[in-house]
Amino acid sequence: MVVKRRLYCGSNGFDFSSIPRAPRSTRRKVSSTKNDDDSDIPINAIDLLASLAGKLLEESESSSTSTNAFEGDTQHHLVGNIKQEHAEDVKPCKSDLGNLASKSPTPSDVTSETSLENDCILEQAPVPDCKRALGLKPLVGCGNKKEDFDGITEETGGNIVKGEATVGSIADTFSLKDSSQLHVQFPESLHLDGDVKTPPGMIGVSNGSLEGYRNLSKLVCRDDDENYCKYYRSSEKCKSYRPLTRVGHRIMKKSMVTKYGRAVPRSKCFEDTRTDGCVKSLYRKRKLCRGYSPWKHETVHRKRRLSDKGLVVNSDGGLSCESVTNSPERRESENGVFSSAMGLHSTDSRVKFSIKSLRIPELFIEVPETATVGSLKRTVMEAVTALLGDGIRIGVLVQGKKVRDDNNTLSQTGLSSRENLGNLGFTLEPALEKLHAPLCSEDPIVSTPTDSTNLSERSSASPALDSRIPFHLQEADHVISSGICVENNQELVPYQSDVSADEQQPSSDSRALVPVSALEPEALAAVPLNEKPKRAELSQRRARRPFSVTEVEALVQAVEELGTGRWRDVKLRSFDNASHRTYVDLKDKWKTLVHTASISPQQRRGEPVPQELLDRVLAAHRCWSQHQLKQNGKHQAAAIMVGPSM
DNA sequence: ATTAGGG
DNA sequence: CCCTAAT
Repeated sequence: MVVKRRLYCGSNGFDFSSIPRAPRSTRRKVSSTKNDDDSDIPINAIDLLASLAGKLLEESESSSTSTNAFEGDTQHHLVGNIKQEHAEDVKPCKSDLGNLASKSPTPSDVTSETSLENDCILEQAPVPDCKRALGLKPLVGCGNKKEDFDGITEETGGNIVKGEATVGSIADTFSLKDSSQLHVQFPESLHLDGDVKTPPGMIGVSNGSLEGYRNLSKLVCRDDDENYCKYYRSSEKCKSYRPLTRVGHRIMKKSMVTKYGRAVPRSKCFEDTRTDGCVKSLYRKRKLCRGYSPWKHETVHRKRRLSDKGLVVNSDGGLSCESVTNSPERRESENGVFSSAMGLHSTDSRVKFSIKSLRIPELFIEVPETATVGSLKRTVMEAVTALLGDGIRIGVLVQGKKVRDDNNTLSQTGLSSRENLGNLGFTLEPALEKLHAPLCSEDPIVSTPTDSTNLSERSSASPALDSRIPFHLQEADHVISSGICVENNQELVPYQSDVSADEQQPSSDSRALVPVSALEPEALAAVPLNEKPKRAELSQRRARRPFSVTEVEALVQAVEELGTGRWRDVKLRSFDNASHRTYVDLKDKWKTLVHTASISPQQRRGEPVPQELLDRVLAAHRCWSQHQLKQNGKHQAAAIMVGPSM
């Protein structure tokens, strides 16, 4: 029997939902969907292998599963009694809460509950006064400052920069929303005389600017080709026992199932396999396109994907360092999926230049031959946006050399005179740096996954390693999964306009799908990162928006006061103005904060969170989980007492 | 719609 | 940040 909530507060309509419920840990957890997998019995040797591989993977992935002490017990009893308990839970703490309520009535508390009687207000507040226990000091000035929460980079409309410009500021200037039409202006540094000292090793190539640069490129590429060949050979080996098509699909399915240890609805996948070649479901789930997950350092484990029907397309990797030309008209066609060309000119006191396009770093795409051109487009789109969403940086190249010191002025970097402007280039790089050598050349490249041997086996064991692989799939067979791959790239006609047809022409010849050759700058510009219509179709992943320290502070404070089970309140209270932060985000952030706080500082990454905050996180976490524990005890006790009799 | 938890 | 189950 469920007691009506309202009974406890008379008829004033107080909502007890604001009181933390029994933690989920006491609720029975459904053991995922493993059964599905188990029922999947292999029917032949190949399948057996695939299945075995899948199993192994699953095991390795789920080996760390822990069991909650409270799991699987009295859920059913609780259902009927939890609510009844709220009244009791709360009362013992009234005295404490008196302090709390009077000390710092939260906005939400007050505004939403003002009309309530005192009792209700008190009961609505969190039970223990963790605030006091934590020695809280009210924070001034943190919280709902909208400026703090609005992503500056993303909101920046124009890309005009004025004032003192350093190399770093150039890079920061770019918003990738419209990367193809960036117009940047920089004041030319004062030292135009040329007596500016150039940091050693920073710029430096001879005057044959592009010459030196190209040589470098070729070198890199050659190296890359060699690597490639290695993989290619092994691909031949694979061919000998390459499974049949049907099996290929099966393997695909398997990989989907094991990615998160969660079963993708089989029927659905199968349907998609037959129609859209799994592309739809795969990319809807974003399983193939994502090489890693920045939140969990996940690595794509798909060792057994040997889909012979798959067409692998990848642009050359890494850094685009398109030669800069002074003629904006010159548009170079590239082998890569995206090309970059840049026009540049200088006038008066400023350095003005426009970037026609930027080449996007490594991109791995796989679609079956049966995929439509449309789906390929969508796939590429998905890949690109995922890449951008995962964070990308701008690199600055002068005479083909990367400028690392962000604090140098342009003139110090060698960009003070007109002649030198022609040597300026930009690159897009994965935010998490991985690629060491710039890969850029006029020649088609198939970039190889770096050291596929160390990767992907133990993603959790070596997160630092894995997470650095930004976007490519870290398997050799991703590269070689079709010898086609090479050929495609090699034969890439730079400018293949006939690919532009939107029609759904299932081409039997994979070469007809030749990797995009030229998504022209316009095409790239047309890629509507903000447009919803297409976005809905693609089920875009939200852009990653790291929490600022200010936000963290606000979050910490809110949790300290409200506890860890009231994310909606936390949101309302401290992030009401941050529309991009959902309560789930806050909860997730708290989760990571707790994790961050409990690991050594050396292992932390990203914007460092002040230790003081992390300490508070830990303290609050302890306090509230302890509180939760007590609650559990009560609930269980109550369940035992009331449950059997009912 | 919220919350909890796993990926 | 995503997804799902359970409320």
